[in-house]
Amino acid sequence: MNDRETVRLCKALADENRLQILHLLKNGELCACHLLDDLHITQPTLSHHMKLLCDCGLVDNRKEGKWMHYSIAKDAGKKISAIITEYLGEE
Amino acid sequence: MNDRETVRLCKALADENRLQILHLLKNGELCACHLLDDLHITQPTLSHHMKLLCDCGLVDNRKEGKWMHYSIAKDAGKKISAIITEYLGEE
DNA sequence: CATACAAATAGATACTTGTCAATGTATAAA
DNA sequence: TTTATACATTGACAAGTATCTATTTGTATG
Repeated sequence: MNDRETVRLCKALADENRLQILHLLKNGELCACHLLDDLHITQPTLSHHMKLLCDCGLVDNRKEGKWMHYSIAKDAGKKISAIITEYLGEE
Repeated sequence: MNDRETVRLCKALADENRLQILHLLKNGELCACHLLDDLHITQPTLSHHMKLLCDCGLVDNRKEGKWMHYSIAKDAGKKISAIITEYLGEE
């Protein structure tokens, strides 16, 4: 992962609503409308956030009929661990 | 670390210059003027970036005479690991 | 004290981003 | 096919941020 991709990933994490979205997804897949119920934002804003989270590789999506299901990407943790190794040194 | 602090930490990581600064500090303490040599930014801009990195707890500073020395905080890696645990779940 | 050097602060500006209302697109059901 | 539902896209705007120049503050030295 180069600097630019790392920046994109960190920017994706740098928002309270997106952190809350990740926290909600932590226990498993959820559809957009369910996420929307738990957040105080409008549907277009959620759509915007989900795009950022998916684009940086933190979240996977799966379309099923009208519903869009989101889940934390399997290697999301590894991506962040790599940042520690690359920019902070091993602990 | 609450959401707001996490956001601040991630914002600090979400900039190419600051990533490069961390990379430079990875091998040990450096003074501001040395960092400045390796970056294509002005002194006030570096000062701004260092303030952000210190405020979020990723970087420590130590003043010695006229010089300001910076180093990666001992628990910087732990702070980021905690984000993985909190928002992405254990791997 | 006067000068030089290192870093911080102030103020300005261009750019980015989070948000919403309005609209578009896709899918399912009646 | 018409209607309803779920989500994406567009366009606009306010707030935030990265950067610079100019200035100020702090510290050492002649």
